[in-house]
Amino acid sequence: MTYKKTELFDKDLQRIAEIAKVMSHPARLAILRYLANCKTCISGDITNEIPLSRTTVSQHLQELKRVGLIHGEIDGLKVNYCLCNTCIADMKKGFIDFLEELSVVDSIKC
Amino acid sequence: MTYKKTELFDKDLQRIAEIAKVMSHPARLAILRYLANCKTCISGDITNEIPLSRTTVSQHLQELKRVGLIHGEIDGLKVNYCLCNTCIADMKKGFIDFLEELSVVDSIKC
DNA sequence: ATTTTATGTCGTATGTTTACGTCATTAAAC
DNA sequence: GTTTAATGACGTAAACATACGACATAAAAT
Repeated sequence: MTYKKTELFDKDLQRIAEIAKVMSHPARLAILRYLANCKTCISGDITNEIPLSRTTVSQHLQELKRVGLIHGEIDGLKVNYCLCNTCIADMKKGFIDFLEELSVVDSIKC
Repeated sequence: MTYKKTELFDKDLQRIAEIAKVMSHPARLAILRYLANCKTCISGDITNEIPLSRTTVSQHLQELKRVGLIHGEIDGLKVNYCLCNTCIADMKKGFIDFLEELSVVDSIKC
């Protein structure tokens, strides 16, 4: 494959799909939930909370960071992670708008 | 691996992750959007709407059907697909509840 | 009864994700 | 200055997803 097939679709669908993909693993959802609740969100704490190896958790954290849902701030040896509230708000809006679109139009019912 | 790691997480997170996974491909989102708008939602029409092979579209349709987001009703040679409005409503609620949970709690801001 | 049409199923190649051990780096503690 | 601790980067095996051609099936049209 020389180009990605996903690029053939509308930009807005691509963006929603990208965010959905990040949310498509329970470990990442658990990390988001934990970050929403904790005060001290050090990487090590997150690892203790998630039943996967440190390496795997780190990988999930990088993925969340990549799409902007969390931020990591280095503090000496440790790294403090936290939710990016504006990114989460954007994501929420994107999802809700799409789902509204699906329900508003009066399509054939089964 | 003898068991799936995803099973180690809360049931509610597993369900949200499953739905997010289904929404993680723009072709499936495009199918949902098309079904929301069309009156006649015959499989062939959907295939014409999506820039992928008939086989691949069929595969995406099966996936949407598997999680219950769409229904297919055989009508002679053709198959009429349509959105499952109750499933979509459930999905919407699941997502919104989770995303609310992320924003409501006052976590550390970056 | 053959042919055509609409659709699904199977096999399979290629690409992506998940999971984790090992190694590297750098700060802090001693 | 060594050692310990926290983290990220690298390599890689196994599982899973994507994409599609070829074949199968069964209704409809001829």
